[in-house]
This record gives sequence, structure tokens and C-alpha cells, in this order.
Amino acid sequence: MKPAFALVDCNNFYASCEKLFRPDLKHTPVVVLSNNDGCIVARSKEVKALGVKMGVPMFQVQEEIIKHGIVCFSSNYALYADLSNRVMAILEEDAPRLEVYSIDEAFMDLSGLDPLMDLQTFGKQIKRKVDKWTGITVGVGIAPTKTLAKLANHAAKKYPATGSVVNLMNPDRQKRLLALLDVSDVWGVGRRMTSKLKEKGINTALDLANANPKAIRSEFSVVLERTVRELNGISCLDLECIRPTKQQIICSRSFGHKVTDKQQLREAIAKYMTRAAEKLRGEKRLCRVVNVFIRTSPFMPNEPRYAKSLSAELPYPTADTRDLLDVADALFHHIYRAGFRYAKGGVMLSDFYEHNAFQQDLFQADNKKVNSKSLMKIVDRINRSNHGKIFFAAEGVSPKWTMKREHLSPAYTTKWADLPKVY
DNA sequence: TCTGGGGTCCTAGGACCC
DNA sequence: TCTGGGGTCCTAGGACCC
Repeated sequence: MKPAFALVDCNNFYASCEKLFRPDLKHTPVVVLSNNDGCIVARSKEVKALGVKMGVPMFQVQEEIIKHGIVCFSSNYALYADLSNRVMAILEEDAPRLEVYSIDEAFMDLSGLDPLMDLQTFGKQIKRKVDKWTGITVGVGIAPTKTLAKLANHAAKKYPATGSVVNLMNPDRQKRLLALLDVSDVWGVGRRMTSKLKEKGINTALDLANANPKAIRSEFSVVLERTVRELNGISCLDLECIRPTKQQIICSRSFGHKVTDKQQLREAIAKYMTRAAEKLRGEKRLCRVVNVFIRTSPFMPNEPRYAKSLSAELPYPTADTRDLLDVADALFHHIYRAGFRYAKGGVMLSDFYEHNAFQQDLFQADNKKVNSKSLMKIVDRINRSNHGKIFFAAEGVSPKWTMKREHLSPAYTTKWADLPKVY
């Protein structure tokens, strides 16, 4: 069977989600902000037209926001995740082999499709269906490799005449499009590689496709070599339909305000550790290595800087929050230095094990906590329910460092009290 | 005053082994 | 003066992605 992939990607996803529940903002420029209301992470098409760039700090575009009446939202991941699931469920109906690549995009395997089915028509149908059922508009790129499907999707967005669906199964069309696109538009080619490639005279996507794969491998990496082959229609990257098990769990946040108090910083670390432990249990894994880091802001050239991280290996793999809090706290005390204005902290878990599938240490006393598993289960269950929350004392009771979310929209689809009302 | 968070994969180089 | 060859494993750091 000839490989064929479709990449379906939601337009301006976060901004579109917010607009969905605010019909009054249909033609209003809308942005969604990162945690702490720090940077712009999503822009509606009106904002893109105004020339406001992706990723810029909010305070730098304050004037434009006021001048053009741009409406700002704090990020509301519960809402985006829920709408994402709805979109993915629709796609899955038409392509059982689906790779959910990120919150707003997915690869579909089209190789099993009826050979008489026109792929352009198929793409249009998908687009119409998602739009009608969720209100989210998508772009569709179809091609014999994932890298080309990405590029087709890029073209679908860039050129309105395509109607947001581009079929790139034909090699001549591939060549023509590749010649039009910059090498930096290619999936897997970032800022660093773009400048290195351009030094060698590789400017367009077509230049990269025509490069010698072996030479690319020795000068860059196997990854880029694969990209070259994929651009030539040779499929090297298969669909990853089953989410691979996580290799690490990170929980970190910038603080709403700079933190100078040791106890407050300590509580923040405890809070992140608690959250990371929850995620770990969600993955049904145990972990053995814990890393804690703290740092000052890298954006303050006149302030003393400090950044430090430290890891420790536990004597046995665990998913018990109490074990993990102990290690995190010990690590924190090792790396903490007074006299700095801390901007961010976090924890990292790694070296994961399945329950009952690790080597016990012959000389290690069996000091595992009694009923650890069932206790953690209860804690998680209470915290998932609507009957209040319980927490560990180490997290503190009145944190002053929590993040800013001054423009948060309601949890329209995941909380009964926030259900939109129609009058 | 204010600058996101969470991941993956690859590579080079050092330690160590026979 | 002369100073092997071939492995494996681990880690830190770099590059990329959304």
C-alpha cells in the first residue's frame, strides 16, 4: 500500500477556542497569554494581520493592545484540552490510525482509504465536518510523507486560494511548492540549522530536498538526513498511534512575583513536587531520580544571577508524594542561596519503573511505607472530586508566589457552574 | 514592574573494561 | 625514544517540536 498521510491542524487554536464561547468577539482581535500572563502564545487572524508577533512579552505590546482594542485571555488549558479531544474524536471516525501529535494537530493514515476516493475531496469533507461539529476551523495537508504533509499544511494556511486543503501526492506539485518555501519552513529545521544551511547555499526547501543525504548526515545529523529523504517522497517517519510512555515529568513555573523568602521558595518547590507526583501516578509509574532547580530571571542584566539544579537517586523507585517531598526538600536546601530574587523553580522526575517490575536492593531494608499505594489513591481521588482539596503541609497555606491569571475565561465545557447560558 | 511550560532525540566525550 | 584497539555505558548539552 502506498503511504499517504494527512496533517490536520486547527487554526489559531487557543484563540479560536476562546472566540467560540464569545460570539460577540467574532471579528475582534484576540490573544491568549502564557502562564503568568507573560507572553503572547496564540493570536486570532485579526491580531496576525496587525503584525503582532508570536511569543512577545505582553508588556512590550501594551500600546498596541490598547490602540486596537485587542482582547486578552489567560490560558485556559482545561477548555483547550476538552475541545481538542472533541476534534480528535471526529478525526478518528475517518481514520482509525491517528497520531495525535499535539493539542491542535494530528496525522491521519490515509493509506487504507478507498483508492477511488479523491484525496482533495476527502480533505474538504474532514474540514467541513470538524467546522460544523465543533466550530473550529482546520487546515489539511495531504502527502506521501509526514514531512511533506506538514509542508502541505503550511501551504494550505499560507495561500487562501487553496481553500485550506492541499493535496501534495503528485511529485511535480511537490517540487513546485518546495521551490516556493524557505528552508526554515521545513519541519525539523529550526533557527540554528537554518543559518548553517544558508551558509552552504541551501535556501529553499527544494535546495534541501536536492542535497546529498549522506553529506547532510555527516555535516548535520541522521535526523536531517531523514528529513531530506522525506522531502523526496520517501517515507521514513511512521505514525505513532500509541502514545509512548513518558521518559520524564517536569513541573515548573515562573512565579507571579519574584521570591526572596526561603520558606516561600521551599513551599513552591513542594507544590511542584506534589503536582509532579500526581502526574507520575497518572502514568502508573514509579520513579527513582529527582531533580530540583531554582533560578533568577535571565532578563535582568543588572541583577545578581543564580541558577542551580541538583539530582538525587532514591534508594528504591516510588510514587509516594511523601518520599518525593523529602528528597526534593533536601535537594532544595543544598542549592538554595540567600540574597537573590528568584523568578522560577521546578522539579523533574525521571528513571521510571513499572509497579513490581524493578530489582529490589538486597541490602536495602524494606522501609516502604505501609499502604502507600492506597493512601495516594485516596488523595488523588479526593483532589479530583468536587468535594474540596487536601494537600501536604510542606506546600504552605497562603502562597504569595502563585501565577497571575487576570484574564481567565470560564471553564465552559468542564465545570457545571461555568456552562454558557443562552437567554 | 512585567519575558511560558513541557517534552523528545541525538551527539560528543569521558570513564571504564578487556 | 617508544605509548593499541575496540568496545560499552553514561551524562551533559544542544537542537528541535508545539
